[in-house]
Amino acid sequence: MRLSSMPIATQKEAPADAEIVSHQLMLRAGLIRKLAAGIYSWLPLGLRVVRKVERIVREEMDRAGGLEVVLPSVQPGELWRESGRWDYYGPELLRFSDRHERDFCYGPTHEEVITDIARRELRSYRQLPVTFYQIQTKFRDEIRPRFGVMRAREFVMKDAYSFHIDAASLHETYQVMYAAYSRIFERSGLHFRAVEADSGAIGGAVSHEFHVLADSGEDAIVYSNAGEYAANIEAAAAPPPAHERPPAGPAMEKVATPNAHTIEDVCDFLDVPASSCVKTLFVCGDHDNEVVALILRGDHELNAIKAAKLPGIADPLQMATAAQILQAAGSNPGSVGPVGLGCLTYTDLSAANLADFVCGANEDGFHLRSVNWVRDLDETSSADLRNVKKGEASPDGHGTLEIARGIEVGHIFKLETKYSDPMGAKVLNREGKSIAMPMGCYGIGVTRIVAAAIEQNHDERGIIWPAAIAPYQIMIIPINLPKSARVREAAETLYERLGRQGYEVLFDDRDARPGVKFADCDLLGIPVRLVIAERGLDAGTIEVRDRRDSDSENIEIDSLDDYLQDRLAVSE
RNA sequence: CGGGGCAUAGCGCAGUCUGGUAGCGCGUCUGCUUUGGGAGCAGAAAGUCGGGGGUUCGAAUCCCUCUGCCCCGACCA
Repeated sequence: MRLSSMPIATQKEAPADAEIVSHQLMLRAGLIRKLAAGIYSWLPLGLRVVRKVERIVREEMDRAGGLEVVLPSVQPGELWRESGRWDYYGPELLRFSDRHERDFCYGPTHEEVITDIARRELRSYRQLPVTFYQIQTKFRDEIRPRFGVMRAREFVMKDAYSFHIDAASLHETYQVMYAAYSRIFERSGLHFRAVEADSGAIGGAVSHEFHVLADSGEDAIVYSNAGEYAANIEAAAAPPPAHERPPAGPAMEKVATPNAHTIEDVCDFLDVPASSCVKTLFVCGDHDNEVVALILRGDHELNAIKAAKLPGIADPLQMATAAQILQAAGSNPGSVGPVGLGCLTYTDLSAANLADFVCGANEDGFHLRSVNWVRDLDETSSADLRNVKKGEASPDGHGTLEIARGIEVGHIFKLETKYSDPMGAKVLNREGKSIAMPMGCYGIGVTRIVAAAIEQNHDERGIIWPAAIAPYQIMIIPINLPKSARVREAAETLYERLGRQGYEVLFDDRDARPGVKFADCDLLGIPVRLVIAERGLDAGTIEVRDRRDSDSENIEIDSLDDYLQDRLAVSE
């Protein structure tokens, strides 16, 4: 492709609302343009990257035995009522009605549609297992779309669904998909980590997420510094207390704590560590205006996912209002505590193991110290309610936990019969009995991979594409093209030859100064830069530069083929 | 949804307080010049100042209203 005939609109300055580096670079390099909040157009260079990712995904899905389909993006609401998600999914589901006032939605995911296909098409265990996949546009009406295509409302996703006769078969395919996902991210040139995860709105029991490691990631992932363990912090089980609860000490006393409203204030005021305090959080219960109290140690963070799974607590988790708290505790937030509470209460395992702790007195401006379970208040139901912390023991018994940031680019689930059961997707088994098919579900954020790749591969000059997903592999930059017939001749010949050899080549034949071309080449992140100039022609060499390196080198023109083959080798 | 902020040329911004009919940098176009890291000179095009309403002789500027966008948001007990 000649740059003279491609309007690449590179920019020196990024739009002010682009926050993270991938978003800025995608705009500056002219890969995408925003149409509305969370809705983006893909320009030619950006689309080429998307297509490259799609190709890798498609090859690996095919290799894993998947069958490609395309399911409608507009789906009847009726189907969603059948699965129960018309009500459960919430405002993220973009709903509308047609001219007959029938409910429809734009698909945020496709379990309902594929399960409908399966119940119509699959009759016998002999047809199983089978895996369908598609690469298609989804729409999720996110509360806060941000970071460009990283968290967009409209995005391209690969979703796959497998159907089985039993759990063993599902497990087998799950493992195959796990391996396929690992290959996809490896081939895309990404540093990633597979972690145990919560399955969220899609449902099901077992799931793993694939995270691209990057500081800008929205998820916290925890992993053992010595063993294999890795999990999303949402799903990571906190280790139970290592020792028995210590015996109770001095009698409970009420102390005035004027103007101390936060754990930090109270700790400073009473000169105790946060780990000897408990905090009491109120969340909404299952029923109107009911609240549930959650007791955690002062130095621990609530894990909303864990809490929302407990009986009696609204899912998703919602904090109580100040008015509800006042009614339940008899005092304002800042002085509330578990002693004398009448509402349903859960205590985190670590908080339940404390003795002689400090908590709010349910009286404004007062706290209690030397509080002890059993002696001063009844024990409550206890559960794991908190996030794990860096340095805690890994659940697999090897090493301690580290915390890193990750961008979720893939997620695989064992759905079991969550959809096939209510929607009646059944087949006859070997015994002639009709059973609901266990299902698996496997998603990859195709467009998010593009952004994640940039987050992980860039420098101050621009993008550094992994070779496998670069929009073009090679940029040819001639020096003084307008004046030098030799340079023109050599550049044209090389451009023509490399194209014939199957390379994807950009030829910067614009009438621009070299500095402009170098800057654009760096910004666009083309893996190999070839400079054609008089001095190299005299010496019989060509100047090559790997985008990952800061310096170029001159190589014999004869060895160019070997260099390119080596540098641009793509695993298949 | 709550809180905060922004909206002026393709991009980045000034001008708003103190009303007088819109400017800077980058980019774009033309010409000359230049050609190894975003050159220089000369000229040019391009803006319903987010929409609507109001005040005023006069509104980007003041008032009301609507819309869009951005950021933050239970971890406090």
